[in-house]
Amino acid sequence: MTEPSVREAILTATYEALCEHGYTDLTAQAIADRTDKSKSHIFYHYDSVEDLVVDFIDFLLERFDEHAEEMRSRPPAERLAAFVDWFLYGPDDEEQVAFHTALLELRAQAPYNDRYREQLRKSDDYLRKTLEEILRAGQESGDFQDHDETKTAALLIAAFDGARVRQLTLARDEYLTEVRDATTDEILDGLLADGVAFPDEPRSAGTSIGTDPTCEE
Amino acid sequence: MTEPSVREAILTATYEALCEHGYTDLTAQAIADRTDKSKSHIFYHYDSVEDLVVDFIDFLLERFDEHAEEMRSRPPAERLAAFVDWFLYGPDDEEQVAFHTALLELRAQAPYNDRYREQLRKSDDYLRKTLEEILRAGQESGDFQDHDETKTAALLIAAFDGARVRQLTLARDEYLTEVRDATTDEILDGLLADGVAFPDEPRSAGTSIGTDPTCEE
Amino acid sequence: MTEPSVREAILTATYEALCEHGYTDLTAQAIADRTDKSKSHIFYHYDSVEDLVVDFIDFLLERFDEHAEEMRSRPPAERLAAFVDWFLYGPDDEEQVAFHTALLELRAQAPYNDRYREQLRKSDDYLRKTLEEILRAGQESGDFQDHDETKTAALLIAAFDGARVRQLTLARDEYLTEVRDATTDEILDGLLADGVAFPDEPRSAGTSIGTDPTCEE
Amino acid sequence: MTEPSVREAILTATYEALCEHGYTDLTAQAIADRTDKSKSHIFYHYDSVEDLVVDFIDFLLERFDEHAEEMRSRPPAERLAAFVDWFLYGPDDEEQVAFHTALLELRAQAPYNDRYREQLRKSDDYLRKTLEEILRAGQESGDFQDHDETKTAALLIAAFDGARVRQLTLARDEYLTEVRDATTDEILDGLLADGVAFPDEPRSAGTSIGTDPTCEE
DNA sequence: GATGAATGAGTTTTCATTCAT
DNA sequence: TATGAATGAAAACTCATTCAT
Repeated sequence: MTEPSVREAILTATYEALCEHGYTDLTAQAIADRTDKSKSHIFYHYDSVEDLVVDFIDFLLERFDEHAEEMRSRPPAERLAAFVDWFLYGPDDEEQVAFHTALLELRAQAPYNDRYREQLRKSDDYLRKTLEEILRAGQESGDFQDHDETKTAALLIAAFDGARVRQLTLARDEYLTEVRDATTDEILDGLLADGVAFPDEPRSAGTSIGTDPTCEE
Repeated sequence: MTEPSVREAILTATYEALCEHGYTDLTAQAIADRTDKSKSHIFYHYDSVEDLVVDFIDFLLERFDEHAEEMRSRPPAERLAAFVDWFLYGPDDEEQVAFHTALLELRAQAPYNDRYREQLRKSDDYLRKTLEEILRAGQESGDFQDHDETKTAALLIAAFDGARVRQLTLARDEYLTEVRDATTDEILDGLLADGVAFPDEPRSAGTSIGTDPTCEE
Repeated sequence: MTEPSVREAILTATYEALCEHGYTDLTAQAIADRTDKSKSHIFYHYDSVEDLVVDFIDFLLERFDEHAEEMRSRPPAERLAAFVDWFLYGPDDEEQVAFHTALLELRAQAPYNDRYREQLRKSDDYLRKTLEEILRAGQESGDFQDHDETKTAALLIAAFDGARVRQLTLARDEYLTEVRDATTDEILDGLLADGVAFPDEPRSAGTSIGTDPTCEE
Repeated sequence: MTEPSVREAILTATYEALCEHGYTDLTAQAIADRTDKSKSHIFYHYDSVEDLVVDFIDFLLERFDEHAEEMRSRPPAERLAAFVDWFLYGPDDEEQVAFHTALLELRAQAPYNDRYREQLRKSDDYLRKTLEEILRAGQESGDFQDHDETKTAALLIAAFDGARVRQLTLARDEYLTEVRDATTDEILDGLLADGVAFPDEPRSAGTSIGTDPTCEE
């Protein structure tokens, strides 16, 4: 895998194939078809489709990382709001939905696949670390009440992920808004220090895990 | 599908095959192998594997229904505690884990499969209805504070489901306990009227969606 | 096969199944479905589907026989005209077309199946005998010119059959009219004695091989 | 399908499989068995067996075309005689018989299969065009009497095809000779201008539709 | 580097036929 | 007589992977 551009071409094609076919119907051919190279080309660069998928998750993480970095300088309340927005993305973004749908299939394979699981754990580590850091920063700055940021992070992530999973699998978009509202009322509002408020406007999420790595097209 | 015993034999074998192979590797052969009948037998009773899986979800719902019925007479706080226990079952029950793992794969197919989605929606309807009814009963009896039970139900279910999904896909059992604890602190405790408490001992879950339908074996 | 009514029910269902599915997709189930009995019922009365088909051809011959008998008393020119009409039936009769299409498939199996071939030969014997008899009767009555009726019969039957086969397989109805016209000009007109003419109006064909045995419905 | 030699190998194997098994029992396996390649190889080059058969008919047409081209320079009477000989080939050529038997099964599927029908129509167009051209050439050269060549062509083709169909399906070779004789007496002789005669010796047919494309073996 | 060709191991599904009741 | 249940044998097609060039 000398050329990064080759890797990117394959992984971008993988992203597209995942969006269009889902993980279950992800085939080497489907990936190659979204490339100007042949199917063999894929096996020249990766020993197996599994290898490719493992690398694909890394690719996703790199993207997420870049995005998270950009947010670091913002005030905690804004970062938290952005985090929520990003996770409970609007269900109108078809590509986003298609991709997360495929990603859910992939995640559902992790229990059977050590390497996928390992990758997803890296992603989980990163996600929790990011959220915990936001919560900690807010406590330190006095914007947030004191609390156990580990537990709060776990709860928020679980609730958001559960909402997304149910939205996707049941085609029930209401889970997203209900959980966002309930979370705000029951958790987030209680988290803010007196006199602090969330920014009004939800920002669009930007690049991240599950955001189209080809969004510049 | 005249004989219920035949249906049960096939669906029980389906359950076992799901636990052992997962949904992705669920084949007519794998099901038949867990039966004393041939693969053709499956197709004699079901037009396709998909049909069988759809019926399997119904089978699960019937089981869950029976279980929920039994709980109805208990006091709301106990029912709520049982609901939480059931959802955040101990990660030690290997079969339970294996089954929910397979179920997650199946759920991950629902976005591509109308019939699966429809079945899962029935399940979601039932789950939410059950939880909302518990919350409403508690408000009526004065055991719970007044609140919007629809939103609370959505939040709890999302959080629990998210915790389970992450436990399974990341092999991180801590999600279960963290979310249970955080939920208790941030949501459930605030729900109880003054002087009411949850029962101390977590009860074991009993038969339900995702509980081994063959638990008598 | 004691009851003739049982036989008739099965063979009528066979006819219908042939019209709807064709011979290649003729299954025991498809026949049973057009019956108020089960698939097993068919195997109770026939040892195999092949046996059934063999009997079905007999059934057809019986029908044809009845029809031919009725014509016997008419004048030769009229009988000949009726024969032509019957063979080159209008392509508008959908059922007729569907049935002959299936029959062609069945005939195409005869080279591989001695029993089918034997049955079809009986049919050919009967057809030729019938036509030759018409031609002989016309010669005897002076309505037709003298000629070799065996050869003429062979030519007419071949031409008519070829026209039908091509109409069916190519969906080219023109073969029917072209061959009818050409046959009339080149063969039939030359066959008539001076002063004899064919009846103007083509008669409808009536029951025969390839005519719906259920036409009374 | 880059390599013509690969295509030829597969289609030649198809021809052999058709001769040995017939169309109904033509399977991808049977074709592969007559190849030094695997069954998968077939599906690598053709998306389906149907696709392969469609291409096979094209292959036949190409062969027929080559043959017809060679005859073009001969005198009309000779070409007509060759056409008759070719169509009413001797029933002794076992392979020829086997192949036409299979071809008849395939033709019998055309009413159900648009693509087969389309291919067979191309074949019919070609056949009629060829015969009409012979008849027209004869009229122009004065070898043949004036006549409606469209109708005559339709009649001859129908009669020859009918004779062949009946020969094959009834195992009655006499249809071939009877129809040849009757055709000669009733149609062809009347077609010749005074003083013109058919060549004495029937030539063997050469390559054509229905002639063994592997005749060099 | 890149690829076209080739394949083995599966998977679903179909269906005539058998058989116990 | 009649039938529901059951099955073995086959067939089309898919796909990751290998390999010679």
